[in-house]
Amino acid sequence: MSRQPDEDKQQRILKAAIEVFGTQGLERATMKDIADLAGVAPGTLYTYFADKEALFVGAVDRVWDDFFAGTEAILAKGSDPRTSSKALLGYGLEMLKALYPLVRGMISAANRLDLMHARLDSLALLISKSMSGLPNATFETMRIWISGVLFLLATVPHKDIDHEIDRVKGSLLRLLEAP
Amino acid sequence: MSRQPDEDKQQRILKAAIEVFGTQGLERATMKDIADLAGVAPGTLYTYFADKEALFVGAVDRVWDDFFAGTEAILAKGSDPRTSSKALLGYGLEMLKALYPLVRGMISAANRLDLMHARLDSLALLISKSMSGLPNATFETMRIWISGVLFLLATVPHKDIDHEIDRVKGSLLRLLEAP
Amino acid sequence: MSRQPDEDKQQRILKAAIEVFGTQGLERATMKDIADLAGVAPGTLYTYFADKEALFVGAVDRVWDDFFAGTEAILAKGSDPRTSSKALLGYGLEMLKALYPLVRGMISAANRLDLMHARLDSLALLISKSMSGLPNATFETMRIWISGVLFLLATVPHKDIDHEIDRVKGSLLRLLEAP
Amino acid sequence: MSRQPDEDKQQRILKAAIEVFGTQGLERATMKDIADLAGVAPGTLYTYFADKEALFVGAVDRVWDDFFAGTEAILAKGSDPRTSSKALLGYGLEMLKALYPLVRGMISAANRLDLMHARLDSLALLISKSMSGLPNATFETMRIWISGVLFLLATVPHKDIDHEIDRVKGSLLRLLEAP
DNA sequence: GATGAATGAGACTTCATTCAT
DNA sequence: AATGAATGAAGTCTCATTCAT
Repeated sequence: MSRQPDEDKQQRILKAAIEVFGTQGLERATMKDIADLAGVAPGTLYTYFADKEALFVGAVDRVWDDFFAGTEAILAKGSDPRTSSKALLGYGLEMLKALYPLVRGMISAANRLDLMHARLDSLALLISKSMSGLPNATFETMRIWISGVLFLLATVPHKDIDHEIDRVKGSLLRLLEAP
Repeated sequence: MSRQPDEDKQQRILKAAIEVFGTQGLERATMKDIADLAGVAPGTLYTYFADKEALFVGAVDRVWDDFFAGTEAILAKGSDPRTSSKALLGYGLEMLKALYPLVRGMISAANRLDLMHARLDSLALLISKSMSGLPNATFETMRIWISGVLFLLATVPHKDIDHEIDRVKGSLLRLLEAP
Repeated sequence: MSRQPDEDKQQRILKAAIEVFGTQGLERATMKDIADLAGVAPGTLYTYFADKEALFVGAVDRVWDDFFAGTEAILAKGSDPRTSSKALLGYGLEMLKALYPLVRGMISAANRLDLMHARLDSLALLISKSMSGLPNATFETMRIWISGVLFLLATVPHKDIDHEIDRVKGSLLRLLEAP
Repeated sequence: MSRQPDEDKQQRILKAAIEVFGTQGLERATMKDIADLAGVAPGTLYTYFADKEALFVGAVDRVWDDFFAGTEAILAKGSDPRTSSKALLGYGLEMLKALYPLVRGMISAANRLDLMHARLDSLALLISKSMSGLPNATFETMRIWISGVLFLLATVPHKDIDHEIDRVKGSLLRLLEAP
C-alpha cells in the first residue's frame, strides 16, 4: 500500500549514529551528519527515533545488548574457568576495538554515565560468577578491571589501539595466571 | 602596577570553569555560566583564554597538576611501599570525590580523551616505581587499576559516591595485601 | 461504480478539518491531525483538496453555508419581525456555541479575515431586510451587532460560553424590544 | 563600559513586531522578518524578549495600554456624555485605523483570544460609566458595539478601511443620537 | 582591561507535500 | 484511489565570540 518501514533503514541509521556519536560525542554529533552517513533525509531520523537523545540511547543499548549476548554465549560453552576467562578477554577486547567509536560516545555522554555504571555491575557479576574458581576474579575486583580496560581502550588514540590491546591483554593474562 | 589582581581573576575564572565544566560537561557548559560564577563579564574570559577549548584545557591541566603534586608529596615521605600505597589510595579517592564534577567533565570531553590517556600513564609510572616491592603493583597493572577506579568513581551517581569509595577501597586493599 | 463512498470520505475529512482547524487554528492544525481524526492517511487529503489552504476554505465555506441555510429557513416561515428576530437570535447563538471551535479557527486565520467581512455583509443584509419593521434593525446596525456577538462568543473562554450567551441574548432582546 | 541596553532599540523591535504580527499573524510572522524590519540581528530580539510569544504579548500590551490611556484622557476632560462619546468614537476609530495591522494580529492569535475578552470588558465598563446619561450606552450594549466595531475594522481589507470607518461612524452616531 | 549588548552561524525539530507501492 | 514513509525547506532559539564604550 505504501512504502513500508524499513528494518534495514533503522539499522543503517543506528549504525551511522554509532559511528557519528562515537567520533563526535553526543553534543557535537549533528542529526544532519547522522542522516547523511545513513543516506537518508534528516526528517527520516524522526520516523525511527523520537529525538536525538532517543537515538543515542538506542545506539548505546544496541551495543551493550550485543556485548552481553556475546559474553553469555562464551560462558554458555561451560569450559573451565581458565579457558573461558581467556576467551572472554579476547572477545571483550576485540569488541571494544570494533566498537571504539561508540564506547567513546557513551563515555562522553556525561548525563548518561549512570547507565554505564549499572551495566558494568551486571557484567562484572556475570563474569565473576562463571569464574569462581580463579583466585583474583572476585566480583569487586572484576568491576575494577573491566572499568579500567574499558576506559583505557576508550581513551587511547585510535592509531594506538592495537598496541593498547596488547598491553592490556598481557597484564590481565598475567593476573589470571597468578598462582 | 602589579599583575596580582589579574592573576586572581584568572584563578577565579579557572575555579569557576572547573565547577561548571564538571557539572555540565564541555558542551553543555556555557561561557556565560562560567563568567557569572567567576563574577566577571563574558568578554573578560577572552582576556585570559583564547576560547572555550583553551579554558577547558586550562581547567583540566590545573586539576591534574594539583593531583600529581599531592601524589608526589606522599611518595616523597619515603615510607615503606605498603604504607605509602595505602596513603596514596586514601588520597586519590578523596581527591576523586572532591573533584567528582570535573572528572565527569573531563571524561565527557570525548575529543580530549587522549589527553587523559597520557596522564594516566605518567601517574601509573610514578606510583608503580615507588612501590616496586609489592607483588601486584606493576606499571601495567597499576594503569588498569587507576583507570578502573577513575572510571567507576566518575560514573557513579553522586549520591552513591561514598558507598562506591568503600567498595573500591576494600578491593584494592585486599589486592595490595595479597601475599 | 457509484461516487458515494468518496463523497462520504470528503465529508468525513471536512468534518475533521472543521474540528481541528477550530481547535488549533489554521497554522497549528496539522494535516496529520486532520487525517487521523478523519480516519484516512495524510496523502488521501490531497485527493480531495489541493492543499491545506483549500481544505481550510472548504471547511469555512461549509459552515457558512449551513448557517445561511438555517437562517433562511427561519425567515422563510414569514412570522412577524419581532418573532423571527427572536428565533434568529436563538438559532444564531446556538450555532455559534456548537461551532465555537471553528469560529475561533476562522478568526485566527488572519490571512482570510476578508472572507469573513464579505459574508457578514450578506448575513446582515438578509436579516435586516426581513426585519424592516423594527426600529433598531437597520442593515448598518445589524452588521455591528452581528460582528460584536460573533467576536464576543469567539473570544470567550469555552467554559464561560453559556454565561456569555445569556449576557448577549439579554442585551439584544432589550435592544430589539426598545420602543 | 559597554554598549548599553537601548530604549530605542526595544521600541524599534516592538514597532516592527506590531507591523509584522499584524501583517502575517502570530504564526506566519517570523522572528527573522521582525529582526530585519527592526534593523537588528535575530539574536538581538532575545535580549529584549524571552521568546516569540513574549514579543507578541509585549506588542499587544503596548497597544492596549496606549489605547486605554487615550480613552481615559478623553474621559478626563469631563465634557457632557454626548460630546465625549463623539470624541471617543473618533479617537477609537482613528486608533483602530492606525493600528490595523496589530489588531489583526491580536485577533489571529487564537490562543490569546481570552486576553482580549477581558480587556474588552474593562473598556466597555470604563466607557459606559462615563456615559451614564445616554439611553443606549449600557455596559452590556457597549460591549457588543465595541466588539463589533473592532471586528469589522480588523476584518475589512485594508484598502477599504476608510469606507468602513465612515459606515461604522455613521451607524454609531445615529444610535447615540437616538432620542 | 573590563564590560555586556550585539551578532549570526548553526542546531534541532516540524510538517506540508510527494510518490513508490 | 489509498497509503504512509520519506523528504527537505524553514522556523525558533542558543551561544561562542566580537567590539563599541
